Amino acid sequence: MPPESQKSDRYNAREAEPRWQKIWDERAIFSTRNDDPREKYYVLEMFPYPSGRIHMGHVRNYAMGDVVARFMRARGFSVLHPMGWDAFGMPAENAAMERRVHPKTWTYDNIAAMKSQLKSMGLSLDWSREIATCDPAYYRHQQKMFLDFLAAGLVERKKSKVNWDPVDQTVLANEQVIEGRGWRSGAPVESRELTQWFFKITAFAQDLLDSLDTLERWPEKVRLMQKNWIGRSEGLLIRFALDPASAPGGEREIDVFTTRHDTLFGANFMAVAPDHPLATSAARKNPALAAFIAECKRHGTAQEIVETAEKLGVDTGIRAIHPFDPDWKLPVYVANFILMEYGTGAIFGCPAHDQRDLDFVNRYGLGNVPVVCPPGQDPATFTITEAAYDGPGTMINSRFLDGMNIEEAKEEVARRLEGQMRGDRPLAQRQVNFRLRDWGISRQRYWGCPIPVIHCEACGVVPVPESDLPVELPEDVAFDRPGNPLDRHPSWKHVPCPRCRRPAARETDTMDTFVDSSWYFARFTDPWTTAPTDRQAVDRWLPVDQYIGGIEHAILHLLYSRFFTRAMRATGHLGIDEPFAGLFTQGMVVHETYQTRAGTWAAPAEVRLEGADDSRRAYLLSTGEPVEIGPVEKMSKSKRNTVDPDDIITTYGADVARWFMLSDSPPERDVIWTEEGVRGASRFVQRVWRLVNEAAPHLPPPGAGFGSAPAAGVKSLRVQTHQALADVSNEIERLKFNTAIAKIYTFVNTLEEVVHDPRREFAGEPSYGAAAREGFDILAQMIAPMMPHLAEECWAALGHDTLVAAEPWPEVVESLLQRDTITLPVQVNGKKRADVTVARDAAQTDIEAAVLALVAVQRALDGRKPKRVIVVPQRIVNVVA
RNA sequence: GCGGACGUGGCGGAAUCGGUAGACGCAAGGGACUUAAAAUCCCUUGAGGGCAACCUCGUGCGGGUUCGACUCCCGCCGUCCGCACCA
Repeated sequence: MPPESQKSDRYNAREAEPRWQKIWDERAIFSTRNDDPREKYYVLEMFPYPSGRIHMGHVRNYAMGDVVARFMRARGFSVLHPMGWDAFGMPAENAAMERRVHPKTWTYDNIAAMKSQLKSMGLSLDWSREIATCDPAYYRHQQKMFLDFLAAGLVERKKSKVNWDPVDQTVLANEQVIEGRGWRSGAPVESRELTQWFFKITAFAQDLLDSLDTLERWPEKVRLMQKNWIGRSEGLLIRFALDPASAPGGEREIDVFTTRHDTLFGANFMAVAPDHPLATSAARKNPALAAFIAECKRHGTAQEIVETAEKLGVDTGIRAIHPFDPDWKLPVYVANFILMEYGTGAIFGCPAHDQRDLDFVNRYGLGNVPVVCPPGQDPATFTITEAAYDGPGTMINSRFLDGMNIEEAKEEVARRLEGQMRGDRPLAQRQVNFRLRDWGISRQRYWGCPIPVIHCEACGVVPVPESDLPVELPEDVAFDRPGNPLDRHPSWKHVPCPRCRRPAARETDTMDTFVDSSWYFARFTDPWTTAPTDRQAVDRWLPVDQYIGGIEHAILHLLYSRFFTRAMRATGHLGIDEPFAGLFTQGMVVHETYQTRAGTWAAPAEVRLEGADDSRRAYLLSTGEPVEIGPVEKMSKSKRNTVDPDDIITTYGADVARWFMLSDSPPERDVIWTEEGVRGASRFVQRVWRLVNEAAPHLPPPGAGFGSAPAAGVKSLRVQTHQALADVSNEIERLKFNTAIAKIYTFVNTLEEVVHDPRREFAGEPSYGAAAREGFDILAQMIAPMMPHLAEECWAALGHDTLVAAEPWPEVVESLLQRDTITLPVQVNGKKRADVTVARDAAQTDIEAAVLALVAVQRALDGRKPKRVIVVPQRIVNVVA
């Protein structure tokens, strides 16, 4: 019977996918042993927050990770590919308040739902290592490490100005304030003075900065963002003496940090932050100043205010003395643009070379003196009015510095002041300042990891003894009022002091949830061990070889994890420097938006599309009302432009969803989810399935030889097969999934030509059949990382009784890729005019002769004599006339 | 304001090192099969010219380096992202 009439059924993903998932599960082929002697490879995707359902962003993230995991497993590595849940956090408490469901119940229900969704994706995960950060079996170890960090001096309790989120009723870290608003609530944050627990991330500021250079497999962008966030600046700490007659509280001096000590002779005022001790002191006898300070504090740090606020200040009456001239007095202001958090909270103002200072003096008429003259400017006439000059130049109006460049002047000022003592300290010392602040981790929330300390009136802060760990969250809590339920629980916090046994109180703050995610990658290496980590396991698996997640964690999570790794190393919990050797930040999943005339948003599933290109129109399915097709934006609940992964998997199958996600855009860029694209992926699945079924009955059994006298066309087919294999392997290795898929498409086109070849050589000629068999086997193996279910189905249809998921990656036969002849493009004056086919090792002179003999070349030369012939071996020939 | 990335057909994009621009897919148009539709298969598809062989132009804009530039350099324009009173 001719193959055409063998009507093969359509591939039924809904039936096939669960079947293969069950088989993988039963044979436990994705569970990883710590004592596997093979070389390790640890691939990790950022674990999800159990919000309720997975979204397309998850599908994209985990599809990419699974390609890497399956590929590396086939390449013979012992692959660790675990999954867990970032399970503490605010939404659970919000659900508790809104729906009267316990955060724990809500969280575990969500985990169950999302786990089943992830399972339907057919990911090659080792579920035996699953962890949830809200499980006491996890957070007890976090409490242990907190105590270890505390003992090592890496944790500190201090009173500090903090970011207070009035909606979430909790403190936020600097990293969690985006444009002056809380990262979750979006509410403008307020400034509050509170006693808080801090991780001393600044202790590692220099190392965190320096080590960025070692992270060669991180995106340059992320490294740069972290570098800017850490914000190292080198400068000078200068002690300005105060005029004793003017200082209200008997203060002697004021410390100033500057990076522009070269401009010291351009100074004409000093300024301190509103919350600087000198400001507080001066305000005691100065009601106007006190009022100004109160006004500054009321405004806080909200972004809009900062951007539009004028530079305001009030003279304290205090006078500072210039370090190089005892007769030079500088007025000291309290100014709203000085931050207590940076440097010493005090500056000397040099208006000519700092825009903020210039704005300030222009408002108060203090004038300015330029001290750096730009190249080519006449020092006698150079003046500053509206724009400060911060470029290079020559020192002027600066006594002994005149004529130097900026660097020389800085050095001279530093040298002179360092050498001069007042009391037992020099007048200045070189200093490095960081923008990075310590990480405040106290949260006034219930659903987080309890901070394991006890407050005793007599003994102070007492760590919970290790034998009492974990400090577990009480379950009988109520969410009927705002605030922290732990704080008002009738009994939980009342415990005896571990030291003196008198009544004491537990700390009721919990840890920032970013603490939970700062070490989960280490826990995965041995989630069963009774210590936070097992040293053999972390030594074996860490660092993570390939970490994949969203760019939104470029600073927060990725910086915290780097800190945690250092703190864990300092306390002996692991021995590595950096947690993630390779980082890949994937793009978002975006979709066009649909808006009704009434201004409400319509979901893609509610919309019918008509027409193409410019004439595309959209209508509501329910009423037929036209809706406007809006811009392509990140899938979000608010714009309702989301597509539910469950719907896609039910309609098309997990393989189609995975394939489309990987095929349509470079992985680091946003991918636009389109119905056409998904259908294209679906069409490809059916096409492969049809082709395999058409060919399979005519193929020799697996492992058939090519014989001693292969038929015509065998070599050509094998060359294409192995070229495709080499290309796809290379592209997957570089995480270029979209081009890997393009190469697979090309190869499927080749196989289709073979099967549809009217001469049917592959069916009648054993050696050609063997080449076709090789091609189809390799095709099934190449699609397996992206479409694992279809690959198994094809593998079985091709007569194999093994699992493709457990097969080694096929070897490229390099000798096939060595061509005897090569075809070179031929240019005349840089324009392509012809091709020339020559022996691979042809001599340069022979190539030149062959090229010049070409008709197309002769015509292009049009009688001119070639001046030069450039032959780039294996690449191109260019005739210059 | 500071820092960074990116601009290629109708669309997503390809082009490891400076060497054939537009791979592969989507969309569109034409055709075959069908009573019809779906599915499938074949052809066309950067722009312009030519019956054709072919020719000219073409990677945001303007210059430059080079035998040769999407790629490197200089100057613009545009889009996106990060940081932002950091002394």
